[in-house]
Amino acid sequence: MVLAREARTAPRQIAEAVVRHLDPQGTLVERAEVAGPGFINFFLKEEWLAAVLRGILAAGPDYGKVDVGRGQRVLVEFVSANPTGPLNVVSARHATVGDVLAEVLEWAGFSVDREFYVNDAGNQVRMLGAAMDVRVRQLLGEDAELPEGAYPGEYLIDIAREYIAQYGAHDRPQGPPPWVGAAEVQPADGDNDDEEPAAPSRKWRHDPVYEAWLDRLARFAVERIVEGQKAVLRQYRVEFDRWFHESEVRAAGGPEAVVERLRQAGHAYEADGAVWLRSTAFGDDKDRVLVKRDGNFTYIVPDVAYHVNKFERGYHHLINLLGRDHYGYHVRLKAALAALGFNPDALEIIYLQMVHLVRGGQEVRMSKRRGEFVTMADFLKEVSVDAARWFFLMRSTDSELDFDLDLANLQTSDNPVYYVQYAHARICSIFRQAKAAGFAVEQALADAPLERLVEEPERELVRKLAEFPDEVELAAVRREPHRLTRYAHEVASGFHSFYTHCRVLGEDAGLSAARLALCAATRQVLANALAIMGINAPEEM
RNA sequence: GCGCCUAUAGCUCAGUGGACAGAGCGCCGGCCUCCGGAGCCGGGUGCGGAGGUUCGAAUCCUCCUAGGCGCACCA
Repeated sequence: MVLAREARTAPRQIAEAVVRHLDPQGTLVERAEVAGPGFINFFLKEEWLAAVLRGILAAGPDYGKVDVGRGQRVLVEFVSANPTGPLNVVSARHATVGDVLAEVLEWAGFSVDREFYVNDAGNQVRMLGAAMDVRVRQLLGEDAELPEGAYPGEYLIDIAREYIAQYGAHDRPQGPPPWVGAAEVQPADGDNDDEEPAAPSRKWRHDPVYEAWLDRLARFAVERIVEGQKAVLRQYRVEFDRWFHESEVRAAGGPEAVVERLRQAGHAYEADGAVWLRSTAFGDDKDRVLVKRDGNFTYIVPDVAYHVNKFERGYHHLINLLGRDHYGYHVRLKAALAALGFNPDALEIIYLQMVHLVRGGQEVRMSKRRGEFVTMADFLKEVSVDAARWFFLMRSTDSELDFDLDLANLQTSDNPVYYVQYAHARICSIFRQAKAAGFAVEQALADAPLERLVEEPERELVRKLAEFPDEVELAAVRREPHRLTRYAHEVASGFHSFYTHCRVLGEDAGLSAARLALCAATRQVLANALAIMGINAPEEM
């Protein structure tokens, strides 16, 4: 049909010509027929079903792996939450999608690393130090108030207490903190609940001694907070190959080098006391500041340096998962990389939509500004890792996600993750029964007369199992890990249907063996799919 | 104002040029002498609107409508 125009021939005629010239000898194709407006239907030989099952059983835990990646090195950067507080539920969605995307890319033949970027430098760390200072002084019985824009979260009180316990507070400067008496600064925008604290810190008094103290406090807090983030992610079964610190990039002079290279290349210029990137030359709708009037780098500079570092480490392709609230950032980042001579197409940004928690049909309100948000740790006290991973994976990345806490905790078939796990457990149970009945399972699987699987539910299930490698490839290539939940559910559904219609263990030993082989293949596919998703495949429930 | 995302069944969502548009939930009705009923089977309504491209459009293009997000010398 695609050729019809070019060949100036009716689609059906082309199809008929193709079919006439097909030689199915020695293939699994029985015959081919022209259908409809010009489709060609291939009818597969009965042997195909048996070949699929034998292939699955032979490949075992490797069934589903494909090699579209051909070993290309890919770096997936995800979560990368600020080291200024514990991870929240939004990070949990990022952790799930990033981890499973990385895993499915591995299955598709890419060589993948997972990385977490820790923004442990710059203004926000200074604000963290300020909040720590206030908490320390409050713990020592002084009157102290958080400066404008500081992190209000109470988690810092515990960390401040730890700091005092470990180091005391003797090296604390005696004078007033640099923000006291500084000019009042209006909050950036009073009505947005979710925005990060404002950053009026350049209005602070110059006080190097106090700044050094704030820096000590901030470093201590960052270390504790990052340890906490690592711990909860480990509990969530996400392991990063590397935690890359912004301070590493800065210590190596990365930001300075980036600005210098951009100047050399003629893509940076000075205006209004700042240094600008001519990003409009690379598709951005305005030029962007690189070095602020106060001499500090904007966020993008160390980040560009970090990405240069990624390329220098030999990755062919970079994938970053960002929150929807960072939308548009990729234009700037790609512009800067292109200005430095890198291929901007080697960087791919995926934006994840919002998460809403729903309990009892009501949305759970979360606000960063008021320090009210559901931490990932608290969240995992309510929801199992298996359920959480499934639910966060269920939706496509560009769709908002309502996480129904009540449904995720249900242990019934209403809950899709249980439905799938139940199918796996049920198959395991059949094998326990078979062994108890004295069935020589290994032998039966090896010699099973697979041609006896002729019932429609049996054949339908085999066809579904055969799709798994394609599903892996599509999930990887299209960056759609959510396909895996749908596919696993379909396999489970196909199995339950087969199970209800076909008795596995019976008096006909040959038929039983063939059906056991189908069960074994199904169990393998479910286990492999769940393994990619990082979800347990229980033998009993 | 500019840019991006979303709009598909009562609800939540799949479906990125092909055959009658799918699943889960909800609703109605069936199925347990037997391998785990945490299961199975049946029942019906839909592509936000208008144009266009194409042999063929939920899918691509244009405009419109509605919702969300972004447009910092914040990170």
